[in-house]
Amino acid sequence: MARLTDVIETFIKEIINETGGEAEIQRNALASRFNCVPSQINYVIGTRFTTEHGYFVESRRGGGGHIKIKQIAVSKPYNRFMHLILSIGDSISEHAAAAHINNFVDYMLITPRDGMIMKAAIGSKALKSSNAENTDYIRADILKNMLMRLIV
Amino acid sequence: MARLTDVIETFIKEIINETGGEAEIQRNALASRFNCVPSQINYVIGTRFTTEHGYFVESRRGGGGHIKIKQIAVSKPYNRFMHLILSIGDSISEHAAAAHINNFVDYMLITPRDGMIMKAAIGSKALKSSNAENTDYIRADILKNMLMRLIV
DNA sequence: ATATAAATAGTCAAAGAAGGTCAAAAAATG
DNA sequence: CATTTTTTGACCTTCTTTGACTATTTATAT
Repeated sequence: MARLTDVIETFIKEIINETGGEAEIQRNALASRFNCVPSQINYVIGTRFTTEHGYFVESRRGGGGHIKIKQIAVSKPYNRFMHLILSIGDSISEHAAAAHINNFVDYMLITPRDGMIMKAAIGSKALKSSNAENTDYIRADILKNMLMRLIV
Repeated sequence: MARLTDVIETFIKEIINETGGEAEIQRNALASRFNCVPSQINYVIGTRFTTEHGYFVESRRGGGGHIKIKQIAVSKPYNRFMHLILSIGDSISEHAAAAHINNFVDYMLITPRDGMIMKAAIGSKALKSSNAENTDYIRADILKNMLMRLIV
């Protein structure tokens, strides 16, 4: 018997294909359509539509709320970009992060100005209030989020 | 399902654009136009036309009363950034930070692309590995560092 | 002038409408 | 049978809508 998670995953992917890259869903509506609890939708999104899978997710609560799942552009330059993003890993030092950013600039995937802003965001001064054990993890998240944002 | 709040927000912004910076509305008239209770207008103003969003609101009650929503005049980017940097304090919420960034974009002090990168850097997804008590502090540092970088 | 009515706008809290989190239970997998 | 993945549900947070009550200003009738 097909897993519900897979069914919902497929359903969302169909919407993404039909609309050319983006699905805007309502959690409760989708849950009742598939006869499951709402949090199952979160499970599907959390396991099948992650950054690693090439998706970017946004949401809003309250009346008229929704969840938007965007597929990252799959054109050639972005494949390479995505590859680099994935190579960053869960944790990264300031030095390594800056090297990556410089690299992106060199390959002209981002502008020098983008690079400046990004380096300011991941610098040790910016992260000084974090607990030392977390700093490199936070830095990796920030870096990936900034880069992802540019390709969705 | 479109939120009424967004519809009203857009309506007011159109007036502001048409008149070059100021909308003078009547609360009850607007409410009946959009078929809602008058206090909804206050809600829209209170959530979408705050100082942080770059607006200044005045009103009068009684016969011929009205609400005036003015767009705050812009000063030099350097001054705006510096002012914000100084006024941010040690800690800031994602909501407030994003409002400031959007404001800079609206006033063309930074590009939409810059804004996207910055919002990605201060978003809760980017800071999820931080300890909850620190998040707003880290966010403030990141924002200040990015802005500083642009004026130095 | 003064009191009263009418016309506005403001405040605040409750109800409603989403979505999020986390951990336990159940099912599938190897 | 141990481990991983999926399903479920209780509880939480955020945002919007609504309405009862309050405050202020102007108009009108003594």
